[in-house]
Amino acid sequence: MMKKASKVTAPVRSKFRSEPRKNRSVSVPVLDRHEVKRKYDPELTKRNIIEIATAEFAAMGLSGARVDAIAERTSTTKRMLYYYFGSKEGLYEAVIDEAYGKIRALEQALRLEAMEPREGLCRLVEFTFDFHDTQRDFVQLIAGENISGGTHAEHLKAFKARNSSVVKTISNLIGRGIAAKVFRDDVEPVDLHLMISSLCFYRISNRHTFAMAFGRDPAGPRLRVRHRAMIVDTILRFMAR
Amino acid sequence: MMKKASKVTAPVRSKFRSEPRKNRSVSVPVLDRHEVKRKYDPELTKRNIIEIATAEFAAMGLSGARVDAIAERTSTTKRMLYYYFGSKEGLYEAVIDEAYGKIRALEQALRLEAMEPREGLCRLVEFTFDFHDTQRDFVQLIAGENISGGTHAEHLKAFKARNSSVVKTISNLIGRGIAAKVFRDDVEPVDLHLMISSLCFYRISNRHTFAMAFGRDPAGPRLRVRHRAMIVDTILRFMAR
Amino acid sequence: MMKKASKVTAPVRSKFRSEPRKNRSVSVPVLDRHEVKRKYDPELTKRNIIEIATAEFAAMGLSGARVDAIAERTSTTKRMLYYYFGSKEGLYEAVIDEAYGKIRALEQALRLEAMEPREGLCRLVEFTFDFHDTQRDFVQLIAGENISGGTHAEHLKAFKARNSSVVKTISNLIGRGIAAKVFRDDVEPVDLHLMISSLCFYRISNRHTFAMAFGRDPAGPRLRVRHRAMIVDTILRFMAR
Amino acid sequence: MMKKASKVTAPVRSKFRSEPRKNRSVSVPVLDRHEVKRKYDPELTKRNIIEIATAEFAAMGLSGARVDAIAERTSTTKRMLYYYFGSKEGLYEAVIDEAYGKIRALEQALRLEAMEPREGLCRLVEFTFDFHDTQRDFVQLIAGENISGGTHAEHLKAFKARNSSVVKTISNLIGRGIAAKVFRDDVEPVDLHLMISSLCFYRISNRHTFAMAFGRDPAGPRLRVRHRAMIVDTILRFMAR
DNA sequence: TATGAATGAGTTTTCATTCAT
DNA sequence: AATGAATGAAAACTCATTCAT
Repeated sequence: MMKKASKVTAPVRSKFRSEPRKNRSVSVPVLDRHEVKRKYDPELTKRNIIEIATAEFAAMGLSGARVDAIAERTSTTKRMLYYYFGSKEGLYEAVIDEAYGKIRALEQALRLEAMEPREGLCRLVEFTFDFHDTQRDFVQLIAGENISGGTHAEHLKAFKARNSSVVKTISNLIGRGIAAKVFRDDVEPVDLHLMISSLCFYRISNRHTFAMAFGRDPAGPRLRVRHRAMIVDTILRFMAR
Repeated sequence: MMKKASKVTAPVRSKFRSEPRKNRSVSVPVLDRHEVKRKYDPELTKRNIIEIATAEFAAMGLSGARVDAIAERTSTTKRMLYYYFGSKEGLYEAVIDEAYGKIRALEQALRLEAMEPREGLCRLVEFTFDFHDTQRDFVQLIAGENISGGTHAEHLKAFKARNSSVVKTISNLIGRGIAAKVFRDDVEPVDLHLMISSLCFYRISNRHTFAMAFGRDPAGPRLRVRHRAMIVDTILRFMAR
Repeated sequence: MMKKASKVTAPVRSKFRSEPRKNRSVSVPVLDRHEVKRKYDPELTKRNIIEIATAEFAAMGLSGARVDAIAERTSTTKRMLYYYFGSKEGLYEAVIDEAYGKIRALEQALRLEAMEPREGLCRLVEFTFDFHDTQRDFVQLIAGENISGGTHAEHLKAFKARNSSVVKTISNLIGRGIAAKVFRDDVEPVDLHLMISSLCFYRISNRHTFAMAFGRDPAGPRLRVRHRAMIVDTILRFMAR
Repeated sequence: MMKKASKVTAPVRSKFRSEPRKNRSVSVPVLDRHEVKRKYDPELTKRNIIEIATAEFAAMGLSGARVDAIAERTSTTKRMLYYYFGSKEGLYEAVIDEAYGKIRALEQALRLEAMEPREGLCRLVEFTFDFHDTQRDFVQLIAGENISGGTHAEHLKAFKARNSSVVKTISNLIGRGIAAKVFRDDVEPVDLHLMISSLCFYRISNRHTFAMAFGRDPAGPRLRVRHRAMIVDTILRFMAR
């Protein structure tokens, strides 16, 4: 979340006031970054808003989230939120976009093509497991977006492009696995992805009702190791010839 | 769901009648009742409200749902909704309760204890698949409740008791399967339930973003048969010795 | 409104059911009366409603009181409340009427005309003090009625008649006191009554804010004896020549 | 009500406007302020709301008052009422707080410590009489709050501190009076305050039922002078050695 | 660029009262 | 005479968004 910040180089000038630009190297705790702090830093402000909004939307859903609540926890004001994102929905879409952006980068870095098929598949499942286990806001966000009927994700141009990469990766793994006679040949890449996602997503997304119903939090730390192994096992058994 | 008493054949007789003649032959699917429609029928009113509310809450989430919208589509007024359920949240909880009640009741009716272990497990997975595939309101409802942190399910005293039945059923299946040497012996019932649920739930709950990302609706009719078999296969392979 | 009911003699017969009239002499705790208990006893029902309503109106005021709350604590239902008293306001007026009725009877019983003037005045103050101290519902009811602008007391025909008796009593006391040269002769009876009432009423009616402001409940048991003496003293000093 | 801010000496210069000249000589009765009316003046808005609300709550009590009715007579909208006070109850508490603030502030301004004890006590009684006689909203407000059980005054943190001043003032008077051998020494300050309040409060608070019962309005202009003298007399006689 | 105040339209909830049995 | 269900009108409260400074 919150990469880039790109061109912080050009000094942002207020139209009417000439601010003595303070280049004090102040650490910005929340962002965990070391940048120059200017009086008005649009990029910083935007990132700050998105970060807070991510938490709120994840926790409350689109309709449950409160613009006031977000603004309050931000370092700016509600006005700025509208200034930058236009509306509550605009902000929400920015949040969704940001969230999907993060997983993409990480997935790419795995370099599964270089691995032996079974090992690659194993790694992919583990990564997916760990990502969902760690990025709970992401999980909740997607869950919420689906309740909204996915209408906002639709607006994001980058959305589709981003996801094709996973299918390609899986396709490559399966293809090599079939060739090596270690994988069955009747499974479609998208379906395999669906199964992996299902197993990694549900235990986080539905942890509350599940925990309540069965007295055991499936996303709690105690079960993580076992579940991780179990899910890897399930997928490998499923793909075995 | 619940389309109500339809054709009232017998004339409605008032004050002094000895017994409301039961129209036994009219099957009232959801309501499972065989009575003439009376003007004052609290049970009917309540069920009608819950039915409509289920759809609204499923589609919009707790905060997105509108009490007015529910009341409007009901055969009563908004006031009655408060009369019976106290508040929007009260109604929401009744809806959740009802939804869980339904799946567990149907599960019980499968009589899996009477089946051979593998066949029983197969049936359970198929039932779970079909239930989620059919009762999409249920899926959305649970997804939404988890976004709310499961706080409302928590209020339902019967919640835990209600759900314990599945675990018992699965436990019985596994036990017999181990004895018959057809199942592995290192899987916990709750974990098996988690996996089945994951696979059946996600393809419905996340269908929108999944369809968007991969151009293929995992909950569409075209994939249903294949996915059903695939999930059964996955679980059976997982449990095989 | 609606006191008396007089003829409770004729057995109340339900039109459709033949009740074996039970003439068991059951003691009716709340009413402190020993009457035959019939299945339907309008007088009893009415008294029960008034009793409960008195507490509610005293505690909440006219607008703050809830018809539902009253009905709930009654041994009958809301419908009966309307049956007997017509409306919330009708019930309220019945309650006010009842409350004033009580104090009248007690005052008359004092027979102050027979006492020596100073002693009589002393007794009157003590009685007034004790009455207010004991009948807090009465005090709250009057306080509330004044907030409503006294519009309901206005409707009660008995209202004015009842109160003239106090003035006569005080007039008689003062007259005899002047003749005996123990009271000053420039105080009007109504004014003396006003002062006595003020001192006895306020410590009850305003006890909450007073206690809060000064950390001392003026209506609490610890101060009662002292305040009683103090008020008697004040009035006697005031009337002394 | 609500002094403060009064005359802004240094000319406030708006960037773009030269300043609408201040009509200092225009008295704004209720607000007691002599400033230009700015579009955004939170203090003004708040005071305006409190002023209107005071009248409504006094006349109708907490539950009888209508938020809409208050908002309508305000120069703002209902929304602002919630913006500043959070809820009907919040506004009510602000009103109570304000009301108590006023009487205690005026009391302080009397500078009774500088007077001869008997004269001081006389002045205090006269002031208390006049305040209650004039500020009938205050009286009704307190009466109503007591019917509510004083629960809202309880929430006001400043409540107790605010009221302690009277007791100190009275204590000082009594102390000096005892030293000067003009007052008896067995009366507690709080009790004296209770008596003064009783006599000044009741004739206003209970004027409706009293007038109804005795055909004479104790708060009417005809009796004011006599009652004022009578109450002063009562208190002085009470405190005499 | 930034900010607290302001707003209108909508949403939930309450309440006295009446109806059907 | 008694009861629980039903109701419309009104009340309290909320929320995304815009305005004035």
